[in-house]
Amino acid sequence: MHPASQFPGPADVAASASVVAELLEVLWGGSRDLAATPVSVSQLRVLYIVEEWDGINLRTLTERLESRPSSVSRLCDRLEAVGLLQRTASAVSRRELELHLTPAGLALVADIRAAREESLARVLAVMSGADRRALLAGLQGFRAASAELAGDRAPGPEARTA
Amino acid sequence: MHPASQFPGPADVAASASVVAELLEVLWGGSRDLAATPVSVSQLRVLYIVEEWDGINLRTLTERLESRPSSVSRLCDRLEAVGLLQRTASAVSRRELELHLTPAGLALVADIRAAREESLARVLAVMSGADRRALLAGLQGFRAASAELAGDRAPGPEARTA
DNA sequence: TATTGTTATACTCTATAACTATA
DNA sequence: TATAGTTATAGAGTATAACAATA
Repeated sequence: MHPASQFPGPADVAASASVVAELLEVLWGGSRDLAATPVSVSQLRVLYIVEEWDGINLRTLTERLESRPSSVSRLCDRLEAVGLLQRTASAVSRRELELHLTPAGLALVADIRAAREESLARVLAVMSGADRRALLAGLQGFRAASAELAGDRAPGPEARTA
Repeated sequence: MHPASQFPGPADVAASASVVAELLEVLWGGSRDLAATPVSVSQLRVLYIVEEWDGINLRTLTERLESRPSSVSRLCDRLEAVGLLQRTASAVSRRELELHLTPAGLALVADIRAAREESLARVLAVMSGADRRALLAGLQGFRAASAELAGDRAPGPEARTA
């Protein structure tokens, strides 16, 4: 902690955030078969991104996942087979495709998000109101900062409303 | 937001926390081959848990991962083969084993943690000092609340110092 | 008999490489 | 020729089931 400052430095907060992130990674990082969710962690990452960037093509999705086209193509195969995702022809280029979540896919992401928010809320309910208020303010600041940095290096298509 | 209250409710904060958690899941959820870390997400979950609960047996580790013994046994095979983990005979029961991180395993977890804290710090550096202070207070409250709930239902072995 | 851990088998996820179709 | 996407193949991760060893 910067002793001469009224405020904690980035590294101080990062250490604390890292511990919480690891908690969530262990808690939510399990595979599909045992978790309440009917999709794997990999499939869920696809759903999150396609939800945010509706109509994204496979190449761009691959970049955001930091994966490879063949892996993502197979992931899309399975998501399409179970009716969560849809491939459609691109309007601009006949060699590209557009990826969209189906209504079932949108509903599943909403369900998973709701279940996770509920598990978070159980912890948050134990906290004091002041701590909750501080956490909310801090998280909102983090989101804004993250968006600012992302916007700097990737103007890209429009971001989602959230 | 509870309009009649000075403080946000658990659900309000959960919604914001969920968005940030999804950001980190997409950012850090990639596989081993392309990420900077030489271990997969699954292997990293093992390392986190064994770091925290040194000497844990395979059965308990399996429960914490919400996985199955056969899967965890294979994971340990590979972690042991690359020298990050060690199986030793249990002192109390000859059908159990104790899992320990090797010095290399401990060093790897520390390296990954440091790299992730650095990537978090890049975002945190963009935030105002007041927002950082709020986030730190909120995260500390969250950790305390999480530990309190976990302690209620799982006394178990001693928790780590962090 | 119940518990701990491993092995056998099958399916998913991942990557590299080779391929088709389009620009 | 370069780019978008798919298919072939191999290794990692996962689960169910069957197994050996111990309590």
